Amino acid sequence: MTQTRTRLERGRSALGPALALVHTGRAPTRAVLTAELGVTRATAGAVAAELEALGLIQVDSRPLGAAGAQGRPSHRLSIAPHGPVALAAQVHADGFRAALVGLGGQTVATAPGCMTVPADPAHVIDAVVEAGARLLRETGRRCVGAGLAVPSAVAEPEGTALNPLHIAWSAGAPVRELFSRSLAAAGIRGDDGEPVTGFAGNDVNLAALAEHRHGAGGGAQHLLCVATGHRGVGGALVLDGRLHTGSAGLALEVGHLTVNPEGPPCHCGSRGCLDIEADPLAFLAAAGREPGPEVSLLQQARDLLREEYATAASVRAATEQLIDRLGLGLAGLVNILNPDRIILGGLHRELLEADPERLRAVVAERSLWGRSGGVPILPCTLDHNSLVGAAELAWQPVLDDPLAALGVG
Amino acid sequence: MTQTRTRLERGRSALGPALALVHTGRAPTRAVLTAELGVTRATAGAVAAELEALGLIQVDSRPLGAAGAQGRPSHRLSIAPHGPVALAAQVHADGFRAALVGLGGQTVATAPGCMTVPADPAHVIDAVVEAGARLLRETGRRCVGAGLAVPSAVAEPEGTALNPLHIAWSAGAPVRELFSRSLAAAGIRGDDGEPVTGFAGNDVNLAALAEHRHGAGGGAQHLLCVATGHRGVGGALVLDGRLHTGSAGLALEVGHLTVNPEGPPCHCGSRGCLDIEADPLAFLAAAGREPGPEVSLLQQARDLLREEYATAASVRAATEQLIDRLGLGLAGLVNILNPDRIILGGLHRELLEADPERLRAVVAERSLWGRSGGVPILPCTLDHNSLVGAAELAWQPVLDDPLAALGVG
DNA sequence: TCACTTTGTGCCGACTCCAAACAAAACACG
DNA sequence: CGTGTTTTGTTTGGAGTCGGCACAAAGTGA
Repeated sequence: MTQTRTRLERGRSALGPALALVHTGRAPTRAVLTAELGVTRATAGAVAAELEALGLIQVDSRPLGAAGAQGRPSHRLSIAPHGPVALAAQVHADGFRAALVGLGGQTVATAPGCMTVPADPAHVIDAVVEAGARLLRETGRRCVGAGLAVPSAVAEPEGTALNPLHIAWSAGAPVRELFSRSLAAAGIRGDDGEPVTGFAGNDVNLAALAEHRHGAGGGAQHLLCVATGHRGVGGALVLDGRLHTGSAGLALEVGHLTVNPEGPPCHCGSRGCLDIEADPLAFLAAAGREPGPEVSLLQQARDLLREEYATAASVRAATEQLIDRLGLGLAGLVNILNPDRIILGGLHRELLEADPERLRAVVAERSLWGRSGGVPILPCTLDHNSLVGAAELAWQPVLDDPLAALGVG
Repeated sequence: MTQTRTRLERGRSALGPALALVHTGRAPTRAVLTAELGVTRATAGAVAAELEALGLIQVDSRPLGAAGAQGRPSHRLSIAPHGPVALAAQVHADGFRAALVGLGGQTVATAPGCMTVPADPAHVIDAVVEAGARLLRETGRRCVGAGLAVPSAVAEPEGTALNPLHIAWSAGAPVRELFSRSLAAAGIRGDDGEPVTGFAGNDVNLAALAEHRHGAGGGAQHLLCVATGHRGVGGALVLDGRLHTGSAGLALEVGHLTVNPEGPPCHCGSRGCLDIEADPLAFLAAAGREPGPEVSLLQQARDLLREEYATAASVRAATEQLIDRLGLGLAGLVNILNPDRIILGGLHRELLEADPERLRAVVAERSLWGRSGGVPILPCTLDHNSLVGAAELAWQPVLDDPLAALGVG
């Protein structure tokens, strides 16, 4: 028997960690890369040169603006301008979107968002992949992989959408398989000529991942993200740079935390769940408004909050009520997860911005032992963070082991 | 400037992973070690030889019972019989305990458990360290480190006891520092002549760690442990073999999950918290019994459950009520953490054994999307698992990098 | 006793990365 | 405008880990 092994696990050399540092903007120069990796200058130099040879990054020996510091200026590291991209796709309650996202979370090209309401998953996925394929043809970029964000928990390892409650799919739709098949059918191939791998994940999870790497979550070790899009509330946790999806992809289903024991019954059997107490529909109802059919619930709630918070007492009261409910839910999560940062998306972001002190006070009051109540709560900062997060899924193999993922060596 | 670095981080070579495999009983022979490590036989051989030279394991070329399988029998790997030990200490509501624990979670020696109620932390810790020091003198074993289990959340990185509610300590007691100082004063030193490092952790956390490595949690990737000792409910989560203590050591404070919206008010400000709905006192109260002062609450509840469950309707009703409350709490945790196994300790273990089906049914019913509700729920299996877990803390540096921890190379 | 299977061991080479010495590119100061 | 200082990049050598391979060893089964 030949004893061929993969040289332990450790994703060959420091190439992966180095690329991750450049990817997340934590290594602007080679000197910083050296320090962050904890290796010698010689090693960092070799690693940077290899990443440049792979077409992933660019090493500029001539910095533009003089740094002003003493000593020889360090070589500047940046994302290669015409390097490969990941195909990012998102399906949401109001339609779908596609984009090409390069390293560093840079959106290279975006397809005009389609606003048809999705019906059959296979149909929608084919359409969004087709939009992505068009972008690839137009830009002529190489593709390293593809990621899809869906408004549902995605079961691992099957890749099925378990609770696509807010789009018209049936539970258990095999979204990853549909996605992969669609990618192959569209002829989207990697450098090796094989169809690219397709990944799928929950939209809030992917938003959290994107914010951790390129947005408001940067540097957090234990990042909690809570967001509400159209209906219901989603959560996500990033631990040490990796998404915690639980053993079957079902973690952070935070919608059924009890935040109002006297509240209305929820379909889950309990009452006063976060899902029905702190989503856009709850906000409109608390403000005494009837939701209209013209634009999305999120948009209606957002407009109401922005335009009438300062003037209408009912809107202000509704805002405070939702903040209190959300705060209770966050406090419960803080007691269980003890994150060092919380970021909020969707309508929750607007609620935070409307009255940051109130929300922080509620969380601090209901968190145990004060200290953990002082966790920073910040708004999400990226546009289309789910889309960027979908691309992160596709980039992950490259970040783990660039040589293997790009089919070299 | 000299560029001395520590050869990246990766805890030099496969020594650590190999020791961890033997430690957790997953590598009974060198052939299995080879397969589990994913290295060649040559490498596994070298690694096993080095661990033997370090005095940690034993490699037997002559297996006792013939395996009956074909081919050359593999060398048997076992824990070195007279190898070093960790000093394990525990303080709980009824007193304290000390023991010496070797690799593999084997308790080598135990001090007779003292039953005085602890008052001043420094006093108690000095006493338990003295008991451990006596064991070390009597057995003549080398000591690799020391761990202390306390019935309180332990804040990281300070090592202070944040909520020692059920022993008479004041909040914020610097237990790790007291422990380390006591160890130094007792003259407990490692091979290098320096005083051994002292670690401290929450007792339920440490119990979970011990069960994961040597008990009912073996092989679980995402292990949730919930237990009640005397008052209140504790939780712990082991992710990929590592304790998840959150960013400040405050994770899994599960006692204030709402499990009975109409329940009595809790000191935390909410009502119907798990802490006051599913601990031994709640059980006694639900059964209509007055707690007596003679033995611990846990013991009283345990005795009542064991002796009268079959005969007294009130005890059966109380059991069912607590199971339902506990089940609700577990279901909430399952939705947030999505573990692949749950283990229960203390009175919760007895509740599980009284009516396993009822508990599993409640959890499954209240867990979302069925699948995650099917998570196995098992009783803890180790005696004194907090004590063994405390030893795990002390062993961890050795498991991470045997050479560095033992001061070789 | 002779295949056959599985495991242990020795040797070589590939690969990664540290260490040290030297070269290069900026600034500060005279 | 040179010279020293500081910081960084580069080259070379070597240590250490581990895969690949060939062969030896220790069992089973005929």
